[in-house]
Amino acid sequence: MDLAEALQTRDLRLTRPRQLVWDVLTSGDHHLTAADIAAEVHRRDGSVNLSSVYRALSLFADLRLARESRLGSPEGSHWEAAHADDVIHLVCESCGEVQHHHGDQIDHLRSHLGSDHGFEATWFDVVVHGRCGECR
Amino acid sequence: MDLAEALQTRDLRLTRPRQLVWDVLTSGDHHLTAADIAAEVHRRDGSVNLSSVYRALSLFADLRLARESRLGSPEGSHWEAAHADDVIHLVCESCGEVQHHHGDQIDHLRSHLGSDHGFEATWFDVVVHGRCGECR
DNA sequence: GACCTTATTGCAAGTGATTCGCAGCCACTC
DNA sequence: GAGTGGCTGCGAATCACTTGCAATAAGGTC
Repeated sequence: MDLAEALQTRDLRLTRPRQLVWDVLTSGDHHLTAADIAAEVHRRDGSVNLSSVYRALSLFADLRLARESRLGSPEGSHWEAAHADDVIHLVCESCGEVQHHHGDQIDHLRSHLGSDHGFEATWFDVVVHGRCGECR
Repeated sequence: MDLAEALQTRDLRLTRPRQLVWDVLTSGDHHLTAADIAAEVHRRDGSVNLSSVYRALSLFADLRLARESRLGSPEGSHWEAAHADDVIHLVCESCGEVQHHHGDQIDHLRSHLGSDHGFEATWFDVVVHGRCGECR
């Protein structure tokens, strides 16, 4: 995933705030809140404004480079670099950990919805709450 | 689903605002926003305050009588009376319609996660965005 | 490198959904 | 019907996020 390229083909500019937000998004933890991202970006460069972080995030979302998911937590939404949409988020209610689960269930679901119900799925947001193996 | 009973067994009171919110939630459309509900409640009884609507909704959510789902729309979250959790929300990006899809995929997923991955699922929030049969 | 165009930013004020504190009210019990 | 404490209405507060605007700086052109 090359940020510079993705931007340049659309006459968008690769700026410092965008680069920093992208760095934070692609390195380290998944599922950061906008505030987390802003804090980390600000730590790396104190001159970057909160608005720019929000603007970068929603730009990345438009370009399908990043993805916003509401995991049901009270504090705002969580962000992660884009990944295939056949991913299930497993949210542990005990330790708060969010796992990604890859499987073919989503594909089954997609074809089932398409062929049996005429619904053409674009993207999936599957969140399962429960207790993870560690916490049971 | 008897509201009075659910409340009384927990030493909670059946008040007019709660009754009205419940009426709106169980009659007519699904997936109302808090604002929709507040508006309808207010139409039926102008003396009911917005805060009370929010308080009733979150109480019902605690009691598992109602359910909040974030369907990805910019205006706040959507509410519906509780239903079995094996429901998939199909959100049409064209007409905005939200359909419920009942199927056994959720059950398959639950047992798959449990037996193969040690994840004990409590509840599911499955939202699929796409185009419905009408809009294709 | 200097210059130019205009996308992008920082700032500060604004928005809109939701929450909270508190004094008064009323649902339910005895 | 009196008491009590759970609830409500109200208004102010919060919180995540957005926006308007003048200043700034990418990235192309010469």
